[in-house]
Amino acid sequence: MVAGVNSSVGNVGGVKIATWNVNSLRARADRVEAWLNRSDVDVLAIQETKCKDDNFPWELFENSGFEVAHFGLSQWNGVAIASRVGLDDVERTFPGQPPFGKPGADEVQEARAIAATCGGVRVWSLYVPNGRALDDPHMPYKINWLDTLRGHARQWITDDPEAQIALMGDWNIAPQDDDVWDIDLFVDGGYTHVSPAERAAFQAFLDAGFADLARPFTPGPGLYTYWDYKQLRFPKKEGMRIDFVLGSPALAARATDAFVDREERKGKGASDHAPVVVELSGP
DNA sequence: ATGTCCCTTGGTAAGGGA
Repeated sequence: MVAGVNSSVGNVGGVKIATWNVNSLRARADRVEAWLNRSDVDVLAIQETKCKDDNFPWELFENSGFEVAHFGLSQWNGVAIASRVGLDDVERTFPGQPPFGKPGADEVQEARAIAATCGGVRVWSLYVPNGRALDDPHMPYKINWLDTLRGHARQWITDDPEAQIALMGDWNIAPQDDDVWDIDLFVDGGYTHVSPAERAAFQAFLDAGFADLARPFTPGPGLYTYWDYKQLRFPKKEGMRIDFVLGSPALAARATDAFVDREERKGKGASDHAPVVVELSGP
């Protein structure tokens, strides 16, 4: 599906890209529209739309001058890409994307990955499986899902070292100890997001040649992208850095600035995630 | 400072997911 394009706006010579887990696009519609209209982003990768196409708020994007592509199969998950610099070659799921399955039940494909070419950048909006618990069947699903994606990602830049690729979304992994507010609590408590297997799955993307485009401009400690609704995590500054923009080598060379829009986590009706914005110079 | 919040359903409270 495609909405209107506003070619009179844009970041001259460069592109501003962002990722944001909105935790229901319908519940967040007013905030998302307001943010699109004030953030000056050219491309927004959205996770957790929590809807199907038939109740997706297409008008929101049209009103804001964005084209949008959506992949939603149920009330869970759901990913989208909005762009005002073109939206071509839309792809839903990556090749061989593992479905979730457990013994005795049918396998289920989930709406966790969508891609489009926007302003010359191959953009992926990714909602990595949560994992739920270290001993839950969703944990090997999470690792396998990431391993499969990473295999493709490495091949893409092997085949074309100049490829402009952004893998962005909610990775549901805190790669470094400073990416959570209390690493001892997480490790001693056997929490997900910080286990060696999860961190290895994330590190494999870096080893393959992708780079975290935001971290150099958003140093920790205490720099987070997500704060649980429960237990006053946001006002207590107890968050997690789990949303990332990973860039291919050619894209990483263009990153000039980045920030986490922490203001968007404030106030009534906020998502539990904040947008992560990366500015790219012209190619 | 939201001491959760969002989704759905033969619903109007309860279960599931994060």
